[in-house]
Amino acid sequence: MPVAHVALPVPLNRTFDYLLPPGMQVVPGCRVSVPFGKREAIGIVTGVSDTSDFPIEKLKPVAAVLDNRSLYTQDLWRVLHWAAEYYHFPLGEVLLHALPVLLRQGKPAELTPLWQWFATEQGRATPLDSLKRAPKQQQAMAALLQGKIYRHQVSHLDLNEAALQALRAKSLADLQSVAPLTQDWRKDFSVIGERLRLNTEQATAVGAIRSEDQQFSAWLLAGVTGSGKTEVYLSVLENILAQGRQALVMVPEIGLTPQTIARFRERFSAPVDVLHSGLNDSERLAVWLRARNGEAGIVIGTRSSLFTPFARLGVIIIDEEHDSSYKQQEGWRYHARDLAVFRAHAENIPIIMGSATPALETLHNVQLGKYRKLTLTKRAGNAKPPVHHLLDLKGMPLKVGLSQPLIQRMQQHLKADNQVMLFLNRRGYSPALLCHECGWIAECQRCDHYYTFHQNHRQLRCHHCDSQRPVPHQCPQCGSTQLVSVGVGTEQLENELAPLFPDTPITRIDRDTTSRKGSLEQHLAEVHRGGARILIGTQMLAKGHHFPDVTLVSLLDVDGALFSADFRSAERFAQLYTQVSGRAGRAGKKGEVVLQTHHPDHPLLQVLLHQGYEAFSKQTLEERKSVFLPPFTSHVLFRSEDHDNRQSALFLQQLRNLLESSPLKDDSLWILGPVPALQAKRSGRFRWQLLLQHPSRKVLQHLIKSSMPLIGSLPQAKKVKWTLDVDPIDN
DNA sequence: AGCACGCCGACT
DNA sequence: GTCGGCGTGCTC
Repeated sequence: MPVAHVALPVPLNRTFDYLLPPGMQVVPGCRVSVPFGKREAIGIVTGVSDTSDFPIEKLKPVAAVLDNRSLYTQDLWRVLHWAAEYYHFPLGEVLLHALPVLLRQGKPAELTPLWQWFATEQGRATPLDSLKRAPKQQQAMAALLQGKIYRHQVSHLDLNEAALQALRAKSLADLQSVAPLTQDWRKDFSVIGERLRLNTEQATAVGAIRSEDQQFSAWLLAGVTGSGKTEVYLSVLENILAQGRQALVMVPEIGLTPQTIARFRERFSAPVDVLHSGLNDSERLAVWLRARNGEAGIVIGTRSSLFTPFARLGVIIIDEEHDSSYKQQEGWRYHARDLAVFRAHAENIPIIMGSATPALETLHNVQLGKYRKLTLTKRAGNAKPPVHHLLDLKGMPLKVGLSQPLIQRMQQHLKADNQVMLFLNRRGYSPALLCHECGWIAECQRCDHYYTFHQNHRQLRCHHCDSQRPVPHQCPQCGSTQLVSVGVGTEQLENELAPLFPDTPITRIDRDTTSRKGSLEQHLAEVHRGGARILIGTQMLAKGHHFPDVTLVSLLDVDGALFSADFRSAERFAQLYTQVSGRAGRAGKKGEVVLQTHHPDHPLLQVLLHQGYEAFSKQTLEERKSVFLPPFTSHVLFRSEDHDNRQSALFLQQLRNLLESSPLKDDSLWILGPVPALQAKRSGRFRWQLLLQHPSRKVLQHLIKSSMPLIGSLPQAKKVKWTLDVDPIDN
């Protein structure tokens, strides 16, 4: 009897074999329901053969076949198999993760019929007056006489189901199912909105991409804020849609605003489907099906929209490609941008990555010739560049991290009825230690790495070599006792700012205050209304929103970014600075950007301010190269956590020993740690990490792949919770 | 991951 | 005497 190999959503890196009873047909990529232990599970068939490595008499039969064809397009099938290997994540979990929730649960891969209410003939013949004594029913009946009503819209129309059911009981109304409207948008595709005139740079970019839109090509569209990247996207999309092909447009979590969506919808007659957080499971499935059937022209979505199947995908666009929300930060830690490039390659279509502040990884790929760069430098309109001031903090009295000159400037801007924005870009918990008099920074002599200040232990720790030393009382350079840890949290800032600015409404926008659905929108609306005068935020406040009344922007913790143990924080700071300066004081008002620092002459800061992001990124890339950091090396980060601190660290130590004795290990492999995680203790669990670094991605991948079974059988592996992060972005 | 089995503490 | 705590082991 034939044997089906089935990938199941369990953290086990293998497939399970099942007998295929006579008459049961499966193809790779279809779902099956199978007995698994004491339960039923939904799995994906990866192949069929006549043999099994498992004793054939012990095999159980497949319970049911749920699909008669693969749920994955060929390119997705390849992407997901590659990704399971690359991220060392079980294939079954990867394959099921890529499906809409309803399909994971075993629901059929077809549109759920829509139901609508309509007035029966009897209902039409009955005068409304006869329902006088049931106002709700009368109201519902009146609405039905105007036209049919979809069931899911009943509540939106201020009607209720009970009233309609009552009408049904009286045979005045009834329900009917309707087949969803499917028409081929390709037949009468047209541009309905107004095309903007492209400038020379835009036209060049569009021309370059169009000339190669029949094959794989990877483009970095590097355009300063306001240079019209979206218009380039739209021009390219027009061409693709006119060929009858579809498009995937990916945006950061925060970029999915009604304005963005409207811009795509208004331009083309082709349907634009949006995958946003407000959709329920059946709406998500509907978009998935529409894309697969070719009914959707454009699909816009965040990270996970990458897994949408398309009948005829013609281009992938990734807006704000540097944005960290493209990296999944739990479970399967994939990077949607990197997978998208792989997918475009597998589909043999172009991919466009747009950003005003490209990721260093992306710029490196341009240098390697893997991506080609198209640049937009011209700003539309008459936006004036803001003035920037470097405020030297050395020896200055500070209140909640704010210097007196800054506070004065804030008061001036507030008095002029403008808004003020304060940024704290680093959410790290353990900042560096710095001398407030001379700017000296505690540094580990052995590693040339900044010490991380651990408040709760009153200790300095090197996150490279885990050496520790007590906090000095005096600055070794100038003898001052004014040693301060750089960086305040946004929450603390908000609390302590209030008494300094009485009667000034303050709003804080960061992950903590906007985690609830729709609360970001609420906050932003309040800012636009002018309800808040001082805005405190992290990077997310800078993205894509412009507030015409914000005339003063200040980056409070420049030093925290320049001297962080996290080597990426300077890059993030530069991106933040570039974005906020692109937005401060539009709409004719002069903008000011104030940077507070103890190191106004820091070379990276000087390059960034005077030569811009591109020069900054070039220089930073050089530095990364000289100290063997990504993108010139590859990183894999192991994390462990446990209630028992010793167990947690012990596991990673065992892991380290194991890797060091591997025959695949070579001299280029660096193993750093185990060291305590940046947030060393979270909800009672002690967290440690172990970083692997190697110049060759391939070598590192093979080393880990060959070690995975051994890691699983380490004595501590079952005791502590551990995870693995390929290409981590927060180490 | 689930789910069961299994062996030790405080309760109707 | 049982209910249930979570350690350990298995899933074709």
